[in-house]
Amino acid sequence: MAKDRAADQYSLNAQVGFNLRRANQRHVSIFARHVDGLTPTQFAALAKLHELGALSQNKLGRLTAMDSATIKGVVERLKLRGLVSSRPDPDDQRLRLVELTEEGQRAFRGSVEQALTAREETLKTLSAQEIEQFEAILAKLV
Amino acid sequence: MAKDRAADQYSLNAQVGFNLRRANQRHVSIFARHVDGLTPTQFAALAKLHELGALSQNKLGRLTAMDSATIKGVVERLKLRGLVSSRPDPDDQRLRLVELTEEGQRAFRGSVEQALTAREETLKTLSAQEIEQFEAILAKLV
DNA sequence: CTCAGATTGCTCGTATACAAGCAGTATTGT
DNA sequence: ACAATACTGCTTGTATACGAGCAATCTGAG
Repeated sequence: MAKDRAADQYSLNAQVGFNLRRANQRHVSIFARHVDGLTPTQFAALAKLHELGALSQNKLGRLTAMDSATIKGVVERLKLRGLVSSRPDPDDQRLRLVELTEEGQRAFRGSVEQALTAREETLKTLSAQEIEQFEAILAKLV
Repeated sequence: MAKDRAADQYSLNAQVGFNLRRANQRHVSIFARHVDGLTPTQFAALAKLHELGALSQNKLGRLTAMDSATIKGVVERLKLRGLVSSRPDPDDQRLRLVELTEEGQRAFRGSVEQALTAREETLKTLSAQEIEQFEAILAKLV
């Protein structure tokens, strides 16, 4: 049966999906070692708020690729630590605008360099050309 | 201050780590649409057991890139559904050997084709050459 | 033989991640 | 003005994912 042949030849370690997951795991782990106190998602939220200013919670989630349940937890934890604050939008009663606090600004600025170092360590086994290819391919995939 | 310049120029969407996370999210979502009833990690566990036969739980975890807390939950759920079984290792009382049941064999064989379809959809925006590059780069990264 | 060190599987705590579904609010077409 | 639609933030349930630390077991050095 053809299905059995496909099954018997299947090699997990050659699968793109499996290696994509492992590459991501590795990067998250490297990020945690270099950036103290911020997970990649928390850092992403701070980065977007730094870039664009006050945003509604759901919009922040969309811009950082988190659904509403996920971004809620992330914002909650950042608020607990005083890195972001939120207030009602005067023009739309459904929205709560989330923005960086002074301390959140400082935390982000102090972490950017560490995040860039984490990026370098993640990519250190690749040549400059491979890094370029990788970035281009990832941009096509997302 | 140089730090502020780095912070102000930081663009989240150009970051490898961010796009790696998004690419993985996208693949997981495509996988879920095509492979019914199995998550990528559950499928990975079945694939390794199909490839290598009975394995201890921790060893299965290492081979599928899951730590002991994670693989425990995955094996538990697969056992609940009758896809794997476990028994004590006669030679080492610390170990519990995990292996595919008949039903687990069938589930894996029935899913391989779907998993390959998911892979194709994930990569469909790439040329053959880019897929080759991508696989080679991922192999270097993990 | 024995004990120090390693390994196994476990628990707990924390943090993503998504599906599904909720009530409240806003917008749009008629 | 109003009904249909869409969007906001929320909850619940399920599934990874990792660090830390535990008792039981095994192994190897002396």
